[in-house]
Amino acid sequence: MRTVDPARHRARRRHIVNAAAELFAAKGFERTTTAEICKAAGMSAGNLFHYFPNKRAIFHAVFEDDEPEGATKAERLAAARAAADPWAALLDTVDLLAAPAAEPLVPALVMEAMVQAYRDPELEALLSRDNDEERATVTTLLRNAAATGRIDPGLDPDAAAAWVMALIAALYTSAATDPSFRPAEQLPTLRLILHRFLRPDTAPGPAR
Amino acid sequence: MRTVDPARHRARRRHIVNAAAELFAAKGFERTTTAEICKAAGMSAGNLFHYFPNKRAIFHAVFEDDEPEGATKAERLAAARAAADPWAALLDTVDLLAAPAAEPLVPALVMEAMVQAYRDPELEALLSRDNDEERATVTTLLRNAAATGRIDPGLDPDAAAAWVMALIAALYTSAATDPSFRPAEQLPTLRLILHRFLRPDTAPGPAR
DNA sequence: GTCTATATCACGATAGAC
DNA sequence: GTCTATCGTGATATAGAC
Repeated sequence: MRTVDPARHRARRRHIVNAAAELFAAKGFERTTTAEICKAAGMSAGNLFHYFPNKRAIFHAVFEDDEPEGATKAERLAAARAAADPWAALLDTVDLLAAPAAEPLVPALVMEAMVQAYRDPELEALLSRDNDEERATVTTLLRNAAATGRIDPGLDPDAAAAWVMALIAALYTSAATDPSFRPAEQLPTLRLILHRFLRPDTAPGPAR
Repeated sequence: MRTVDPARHRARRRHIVNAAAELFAAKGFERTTTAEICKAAGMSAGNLFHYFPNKRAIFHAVFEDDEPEGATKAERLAAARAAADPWAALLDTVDLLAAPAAEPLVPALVMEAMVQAYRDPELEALLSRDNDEERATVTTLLRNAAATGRIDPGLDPDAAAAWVMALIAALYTSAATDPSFRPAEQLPTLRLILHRFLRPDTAPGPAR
């Protein structure tokens, strides 16, 4: 009896997911039809549904299948949490989290995922898992940096971390809604905002 | 012959729009059916389509019908542009643009509008019209404030305005995606970030 | 093939205009 | 008081997705 080749199976799934991701980014989840995905992936509906039970599962896979090889994001976050210089690690982490915003399809897909997560608890859990780890890492780094006097000790680490995450998210939403907004070019400004927001006043100036 | 009562017609449209807005916020545009809107508005399909040609027109109306009476947003923006103190006017404008984020349905509706605008040029034009005026106002205020030395002259007004708008937008996206995020409570932090980002260094501190 | 959603249609009731 | 456009209903043709 013929057995399934796991590697081939995974490659086939990725092929479908890549084709679908382009459509989801351009047209959104609901307006993308399974027929279009089949056509883009070059296969029949019967074959497509052999790899995924339904359309939603394909959409979920867009956000889970990423980066299985090489240094995973989770590992890099863990390394950042253990870094000797928390401020430098924070900047590295921001770069890490901001980098995908420069990829062509990602901002639109992220926007679509955010609205879909609203009514899809399974997707919500999937995204929260990632997001919670990211925010926890930022919170840890802020707390460590505050302990060494590298950021404003008056800031609440949890609240500040939420805003750091919001600023990174703004990179994605701006890229998705404003065609003239180039995330890669805006990264220095993002760093400047974070720097001025988080760093303690080095010398209090005159009033006003 | 019987004539149409414009006031009654407008009130009826608003009734439909209010019922539909709740559904659009909770379920999104595509997953909200016209039958549900009919039920929520307490009328038949035939009647509903007397007031709107199609479902999309109802969605558009959610974002145009607002605030016909009283001091309109456009007037308040124009007043801000002409204000004597551009920095104070900027803070007022930020409050004005951020305020709706505290209303229960608005963040979800804004998110939905952003993704729909992607493939609906008419909605895109509608939202851009508002957004362009807002950003232009912020740009003007930044330029005026820079001329009077109230903000960092090293910042490009256009780029800085884009980030001010992005920070305000972050209030909406955070509220929509994170249930623990309360826009009203986060407004002081938003002001703090803007303050530190935009204000000129009053006294350069030691390196590092 | 089955199912679901949109939008239309035919028709009834009503409320001014004259 | 009659007439006619408006307001409103419910059933269904039509299209399209899974």
